[in-house]
Amino acid sequence: MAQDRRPAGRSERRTAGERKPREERWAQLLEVATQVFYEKGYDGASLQDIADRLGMLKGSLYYYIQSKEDLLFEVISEVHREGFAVVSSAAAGPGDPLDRLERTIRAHVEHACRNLVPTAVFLHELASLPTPRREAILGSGHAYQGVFRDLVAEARREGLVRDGVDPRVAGLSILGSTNWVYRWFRPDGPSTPEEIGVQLAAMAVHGVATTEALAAREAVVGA
Amino acid sequence: MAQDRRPAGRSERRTAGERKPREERWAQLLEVATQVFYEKGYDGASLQDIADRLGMLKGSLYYYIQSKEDLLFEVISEVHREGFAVVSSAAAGPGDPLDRLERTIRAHVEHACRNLVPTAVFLHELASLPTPRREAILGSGHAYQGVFRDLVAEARREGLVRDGVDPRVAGLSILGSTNWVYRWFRPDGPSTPEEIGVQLAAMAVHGVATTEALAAREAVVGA
DNA sequence: CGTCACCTACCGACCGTATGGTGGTCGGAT
DNA sequence: ATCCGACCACCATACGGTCGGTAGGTGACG
Repeated sequence: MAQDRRPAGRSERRTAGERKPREERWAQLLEVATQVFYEKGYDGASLQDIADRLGMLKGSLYYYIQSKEDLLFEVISEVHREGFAVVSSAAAGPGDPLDRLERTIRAHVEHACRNLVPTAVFLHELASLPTPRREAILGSGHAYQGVFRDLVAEARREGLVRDGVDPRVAGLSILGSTNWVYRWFRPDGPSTPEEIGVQLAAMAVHGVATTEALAAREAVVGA
Repeated sequence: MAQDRRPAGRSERRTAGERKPREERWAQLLEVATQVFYEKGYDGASLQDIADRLGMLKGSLYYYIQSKEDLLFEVISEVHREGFAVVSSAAAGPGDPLDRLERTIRAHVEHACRNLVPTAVFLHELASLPTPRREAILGSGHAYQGVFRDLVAEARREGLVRDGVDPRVAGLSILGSTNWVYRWFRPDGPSTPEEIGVQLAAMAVHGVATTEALAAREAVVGA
């Protein structure tokens, strides 16, 4: 478990062991855990890895947590809360449903790009949580995907969306194209988060809207 | 490792041990491994799990494989080969670029829905392979995403796609919305693979095409 | 002003278990 | 007589988790 097995020099402390106040360490722990889960996956990550990066011993982690799973829960919980807040506040703002959809997608994408690592952990390791805790985070109604579906449905009721577009499938399509960014976005890549947000939002809106609704939007922009 | 620790009754063989020809067992092994990787993830799955479902002992697996990682490689390799064949043959067919894009998306979605479990393993566990083997599968050009990007780019050159649409981002958007189905499609759900394919393809085409190109398509369908 | 109790943040040794992997063996079909 | 397909016993290692310490700080009390 430790390969440098010191011969128990009782009166010698670990050099790396900085003593920090609880709150600060807790934040650091969450950050490190997120990074390690990102790099190795939940099952592949060991508490040893995490402790090492904190300059701690594995056992000391249990001063802060009850179990490894708790740690994942905490990490994912935080990411989801934040992301959901961003999306649902964007969706709740002013404008017609298509405007709001466009703005929500942009907000979602930008947020995901700027929080790549936590987002990736959320999307990738959510399945590693046992069902009850997973649903405690998502809400049993899968609130996240509901936002997009509802926006499309509302737009459809106002005649802004083509017949034959199923709001549920459309919402999932949008969620797919936007969530996928965590797989390919690179901060040093050719596109900024804003550019990507604009592109994906435009494609989504064009994807569902009627020709008339699109023409009306053009007219407003042009004015 | 085994909780029913038989007291080493030397002359008693395991009853479950069906003896099967190599090829048949190998196929079975791939199938079972895929299923187990799907349920528990690569790191979470143990060779014990897999052996149990085959009615074998863990050690006996090594008659077929060299290592656990080999098994994942084999599984993922096969899925990718098949999926890529489907997609690239659909993309190569007749028609203008938008027709081909539409057909390719439908083919991709239908194939993913009908091969949910292998597809999920491919998308979820690809990252568990070490870089060289991963690239051996994808091809260093990420051929899969290239198909969609190239179709969009070709359509753009023919003026069928709106200005301002970046083929790269558009391709990734399409790949995202279509790959995402592995997360929500259920065979007993409200939509068939065909319906979903049609929907996603329609949204993608409308998402990138010019109004004129769309009108032209309508005219053809109406004729 | 000292000292004594008490808390915090962490150490370090250890446990039980499961894992990936090895190697020798052996019955049965060809 | 051979070889295939599988058994079985067995490593070494690494993991999540537990537990009894313990140095440094804080504050109350004499």
